[in-house]
Amino acid sequence: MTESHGPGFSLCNNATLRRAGRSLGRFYDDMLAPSGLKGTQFGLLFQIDVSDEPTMGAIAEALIMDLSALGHTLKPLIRDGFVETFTDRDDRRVRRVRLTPEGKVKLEEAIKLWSMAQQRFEAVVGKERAAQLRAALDEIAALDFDTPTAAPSD
Amino acid sequence: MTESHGPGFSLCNNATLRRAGRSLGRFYDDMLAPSGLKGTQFGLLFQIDVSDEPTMGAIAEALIMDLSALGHTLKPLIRDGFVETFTDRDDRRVRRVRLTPEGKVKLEEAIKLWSMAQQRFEAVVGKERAAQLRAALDEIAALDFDTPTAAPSD
DNA sequence: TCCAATTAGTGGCATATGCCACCTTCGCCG
DNA sequence: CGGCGAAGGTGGCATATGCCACTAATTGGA
Repeated sequence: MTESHGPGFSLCNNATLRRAGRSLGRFYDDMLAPSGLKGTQFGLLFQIDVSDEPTMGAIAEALIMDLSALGHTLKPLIRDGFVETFTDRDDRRVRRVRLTPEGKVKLEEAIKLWSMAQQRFEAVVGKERAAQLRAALDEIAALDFDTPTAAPSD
Repeated sequence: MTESHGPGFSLCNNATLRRAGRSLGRFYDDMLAPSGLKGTQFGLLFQIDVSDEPTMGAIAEALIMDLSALGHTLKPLIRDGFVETFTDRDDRRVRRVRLTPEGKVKLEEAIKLWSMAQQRFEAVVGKERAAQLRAALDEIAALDFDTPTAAPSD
């Protein structure tokens, strides 16, 4: 098996994960399309909704996402009026985020579509397997290789 | 526990996958950094290398990636002289891709770094589990929900 | 109290991806 | 053999993400 890299075969954990991500992402994007939201945007709105006026940093941490990337991703949602930010009362450095009323409506709408996607996915993969897979992915996401590329002497 | 969405908890298969992808992507990117390549670029060079002067479409299909996205992603690699494209002899519509000598050298270099990343990853996750996970992800990537959003009466 | 180090975000730049519109080439058919 | 629809890419536009440099606000000392 020195080679024979069949269609979409790779030993690279990262490449395999990204590949699956593109594939699944398209599916969720397609299913959410009627709402006008992308899968990532849906996920972001959801995360904001289940949190209590979270700070940018808190969201970024929860989603394991770069803070600036979060800022960028948030922009279209703010522009479209689904989300708004405001300065924290006690610490003026901090900006908190919340859904606007329209954002809540949009999220409700999207959740219906998302549920269908979930159902279809789990109908094929199996509820059990899906849960196991999510658990495995959460575990991987939580791993902390501190990338001592050179020599982490201390 | 109707809620209590702990840090990074989500029932959404897509969100969980993306989240893990960001996390793992950073790890691989960090490990590959000395080569100047990103994880995606490495994966792309690798795919091209193991194929025989593949067509754009073939690569896109193998990576389950949009053809135009592939074209965009290829640009920096072409610009940096690691990859080159050429028109197919028999079908002038088709463009094939191959690594340049510098591209091959760069890939060799990157493979060393990648191997370390793989090793570290599998040292933590386990070789077995990693393989199982890749298999599961490949399976998901291969799924074909044809997105009958409305009603696939037939 | 005032400055240094830290913390939280923002903006710029670059890559990663997708969709859609458009252009070329091919292959097929009358 | 001329035109039409299909196949294969490219370019434009928009979002997704990351890193780095920089700004603003806090916090801890001296």
